Amino acid sequence: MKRQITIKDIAIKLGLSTSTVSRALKDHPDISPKTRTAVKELAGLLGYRPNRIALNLRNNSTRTIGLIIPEIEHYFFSAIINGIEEIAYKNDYSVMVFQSNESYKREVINTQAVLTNRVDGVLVSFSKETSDFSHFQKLIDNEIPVVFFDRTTEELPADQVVADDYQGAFMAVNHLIEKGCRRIAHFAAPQNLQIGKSRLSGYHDALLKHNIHFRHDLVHLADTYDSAKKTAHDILRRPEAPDGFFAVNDMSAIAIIKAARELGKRVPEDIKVVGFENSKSAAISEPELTTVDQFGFDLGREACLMLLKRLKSTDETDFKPVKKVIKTKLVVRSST
Amino acid sequence: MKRQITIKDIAIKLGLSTSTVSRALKDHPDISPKTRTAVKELAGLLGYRPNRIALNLRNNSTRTIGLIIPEIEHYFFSAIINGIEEIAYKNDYSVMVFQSNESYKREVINTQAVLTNRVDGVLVSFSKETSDFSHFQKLIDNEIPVVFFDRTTEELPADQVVADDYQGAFMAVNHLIEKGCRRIAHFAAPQNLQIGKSRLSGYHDALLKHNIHFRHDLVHLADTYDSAKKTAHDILRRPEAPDGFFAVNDMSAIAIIKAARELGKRVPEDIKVVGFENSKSAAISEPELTTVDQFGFDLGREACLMLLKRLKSTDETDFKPVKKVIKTKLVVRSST
DNA sequence: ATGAAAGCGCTAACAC
DNA sequence: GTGTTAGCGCTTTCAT
Repeated sequence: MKRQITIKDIAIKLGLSTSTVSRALKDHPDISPKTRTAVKELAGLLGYRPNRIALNLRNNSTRTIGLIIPEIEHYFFSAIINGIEEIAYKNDYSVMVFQSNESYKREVINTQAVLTNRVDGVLVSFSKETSDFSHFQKLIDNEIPVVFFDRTTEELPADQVVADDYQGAFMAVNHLIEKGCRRIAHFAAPQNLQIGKSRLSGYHDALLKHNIHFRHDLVHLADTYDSAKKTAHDILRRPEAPDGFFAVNDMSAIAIIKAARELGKRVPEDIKVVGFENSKSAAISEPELTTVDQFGFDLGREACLMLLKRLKSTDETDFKPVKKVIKTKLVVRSST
Repeated sequence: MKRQITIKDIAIKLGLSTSTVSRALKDHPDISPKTRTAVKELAGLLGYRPNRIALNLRNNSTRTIGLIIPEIEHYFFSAIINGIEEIAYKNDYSVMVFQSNESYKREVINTQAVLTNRVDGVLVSFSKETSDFSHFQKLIDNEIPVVFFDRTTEELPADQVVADDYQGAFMAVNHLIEKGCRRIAHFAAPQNLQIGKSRLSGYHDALLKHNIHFRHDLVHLADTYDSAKKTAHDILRRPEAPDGFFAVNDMSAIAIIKAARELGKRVPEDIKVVGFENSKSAAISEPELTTVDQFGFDLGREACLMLLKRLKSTDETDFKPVKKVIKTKLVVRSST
């Protein structure tokens, strides 16, 4: 990078001291209008831009947010990043992105990276592998505000923002039942994730409400396209195959539809399918997928807003973690 | 953030000077093994981590890459970010993400933001609106290495990495012709984008090769789902409707399939469709979409590698911009 | 083998 | 109204 114009350059050219220039630049009341305009004019002319790094060092703040996320390529997460970036942009913060790639080990390294980069705060959705949270505890120990989103834990004293997973799952399964399904399978996320538990629990309670017996053999761990496709193939061939499916995300749901089609079953006539996410793929699948909208963009916005709030409030006395729940919404399309 | 352990803390506790501690920490040969171990031990014990910000100021480098991108939510771009982050991670760089949201104005602000943040280099794919490049020229004037990817320009002296758009388009259209199509429509990207031009040109030349007359009325600007759906509806109702479509991206292609279905036309029997991107949606659409794989992940990797190369080479004398082309590949599925 | 001092760019308490 | 000075954390000449 080219040598940048500094406050000192301006000071010398104007025969002033650096402090005067500094003050003039930030409209300090003590400075005479004359010098102020002179300084600002020259600064503009020379294309002066304050050196953020120097400011960072001085203020011990970087106006940067660290984001640790499992996979950027997943639609839901990219929608969240979009929301985060939107809020950060409006508040003049920058966002540093770190992917864990669903690896616990890499996630630990990511937490070190955000520490090294001295970000002001961190937004986290942890990996599927993560069940030990000490690396995040270390961030908190360093008094770096952390906000968890989507994949969160109650084990740490940190803010969190989640979709209303339980309610979403309940609505989804309730909808299937009202559409006539009685043997409803659930393709679940790992149970170490709170979202996995909550959605299972919503599924369970919706069955209960309608006096449908909960059967363990109808619940399967299958939260990717490939695993869901395989599992769907297996259980759709059983004599008493399910007539309804509630999948933990859209890709799993679409995999079920694909499997059904390959086995000559019609959707929604023979089986009905509901997803969770409301991704772009849901809208273009055939038939179009009924799904629970998770409002990833809003979730990202909200998470970022909560973090910024923490960054503003300096009083770290009696910290009370806040949990924000984003309402979900059932989007009914033609797969049910 | 909590007060961090500094080199000074260690120095005081050990009765040494900061310079000695600094040297010990980086295995300077002058330092006696005794003090070296003592320093390192205490550093480990206290959880010392070098203050990157101080280093940044001193070295005038941040080990950070700025990324300016139209839309994170678009699958192709998220795949690219994935590739970029991968390479950055391996080389101990961090990535700051800025979205232009396809807005020229915001993109200009983004370039100011990367300047302010003193990133070491910048990766750019510019917005659809952008036709003036002076904001990027300003980066180059500041001797900040810039690598353009996907949406690039020849107007600036900068490296670029692009997919082989011409070849991909040519293959796609050639494939349609070999499958029997004769009236092939092209849903194009804006022509201020090089990719728009190249893909149109590949389309044109494939027709030429087979002695099919190029007709302007078969080329439409339609690079989003909604615009493509609308346009497809219009032209599929014409008396001499096209029998083949080459769309500039997958979402447009899928919109065409949807429109055809709504009009009672069968794909691929009545019309055939090829997209460009090979997104996840392409694999799950019905029928599954034939498309040109753009290898976004590799493109991102390559762009980042090129940038890192520039960051290493200090000799800025006789700078020769390099253009790297990523081969594309036709992925044949059931929409053709 | 170790220490003192300067400096990266900026700000703010303290002079005058 | 403006200048002097110290300091943010670190490295690196230059001494000793």
